[in-house]
Amino acid sequence: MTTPFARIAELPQHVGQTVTVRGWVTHLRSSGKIAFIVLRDGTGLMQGVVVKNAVSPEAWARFGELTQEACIALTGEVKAEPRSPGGHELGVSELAIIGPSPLDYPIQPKEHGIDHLLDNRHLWLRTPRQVAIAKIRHEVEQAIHDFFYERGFLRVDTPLLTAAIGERSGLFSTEYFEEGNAYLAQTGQLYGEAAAAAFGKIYTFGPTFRAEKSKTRRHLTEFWMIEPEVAFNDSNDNMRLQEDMVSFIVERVLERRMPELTELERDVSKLRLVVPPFVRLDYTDAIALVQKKGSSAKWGDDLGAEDEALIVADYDKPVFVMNYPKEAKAFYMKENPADPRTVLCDDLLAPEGYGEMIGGSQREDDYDKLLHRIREEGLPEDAYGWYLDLRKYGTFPHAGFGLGLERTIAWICGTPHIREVIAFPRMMHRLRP
RNA sequence: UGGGGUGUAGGUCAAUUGGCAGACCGUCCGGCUGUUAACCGGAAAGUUGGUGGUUCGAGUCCACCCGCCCCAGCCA
Repeated sequence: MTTPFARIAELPQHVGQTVTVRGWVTHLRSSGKIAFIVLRDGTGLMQGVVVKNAVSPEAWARFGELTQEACIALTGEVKAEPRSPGGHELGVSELAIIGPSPLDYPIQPKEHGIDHLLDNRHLWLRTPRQVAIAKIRHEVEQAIHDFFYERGFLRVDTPLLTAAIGERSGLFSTEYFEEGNAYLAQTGQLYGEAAAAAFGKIYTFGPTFRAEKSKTRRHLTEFWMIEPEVAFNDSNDNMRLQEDMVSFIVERVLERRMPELTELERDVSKLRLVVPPFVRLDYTDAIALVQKKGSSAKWGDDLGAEDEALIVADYDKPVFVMNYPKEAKAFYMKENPADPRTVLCDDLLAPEGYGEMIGGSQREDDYDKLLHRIREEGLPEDAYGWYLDLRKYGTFPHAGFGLGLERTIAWICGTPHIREVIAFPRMMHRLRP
């Protein structure tokens, strides 16, 4: 006789029926002749109740062999039970061990140090908090795809192996046949610009790599970036797209992932405030603001983490800081006609100290000005031939931005460090598991 | 790469400031028919990150090395 299998999330539909549930033991309690097994199957938590007199001696003996994280199958009648985690429990009639687990499982339902947890990241992922974060990440990713799909954007996948182009900071290199070195992509933007001329509105969604020796709660060496690029958008349009997108993501998570936000004990009242429009601070005004608050930053400097915190403290939503000095920003940003010392760009600073969530700009579309900037930066001109071609053959105003996925998720989840919001974080001193 | 901190049982941390290395959780053994990070009784568990030094004596002080954490720079 076989019984149907059920996932824990489906148990409400099976009340009164006998089913088999498979999963991993998260907790065991025994009172001599009655025992409780908390089971996790990825869809939820459930309690199995084993009464000695109600099962075979063999099944009762198998209960004695159970350990945390053993993979088992429990068969029994489903009933609603408020005392059970998840709200439903199984009156166990049969218990089978699918995969035993030895006694040295390294993660307890207690506090652990971060080093121990990261060494055991492959097992840490099983805990409720990590599951909640993963579900919110999934929701954010899906929201981004939906946002762009609904607005007629084409998704373009750009190469991860590239010749040396992109940002100025550290590159990871690898041998590439007869071509010498290839580098892991730091951005898909330049390819995105090429695609924008072909398809109009595009976005990229993929991993990027930075060999920066950064050890802060906001940095990973491998992180995911979403980079829209839109033909005929100017810098203002660009910021409008950013605030619409960020608000869309937050709204979606609030709408569909409240249980997970609750698991994380996130104060959602702050997230509910995130609706367009966001404040737009001119860089010059931002400098004046932080100076008034005691910062030593002066015009021409990039804003430090401390300065960003001073700015964000005045607002309960993300804040744009726009039109930075040319020297502080990348070569491809368009000169600001109103003030040629600056470029048409923006950083979107997340609230609550999560730092720069987005960097965006209108791109330089003048062939000569772009070439001049490439030379000024001492960049290898021949490597940018194809990029210059975009200004040679039908140049067009366009703008885009890069959203750091992990920073966005860390902010929404309220996690102290972004290493928790990616399944297997890559950092300066962390390459495994 | 700088500045600060830290490293003791499987995990999280103590050790009266240089004088017998301990607690809780977990694990093991025993008890308990409604538990909720169960509870009660008992037990096992240590090259105190490494190397050298000072000392009658070092977890503790000194030097160097290693690992990790936090902050900064760089960026998303």
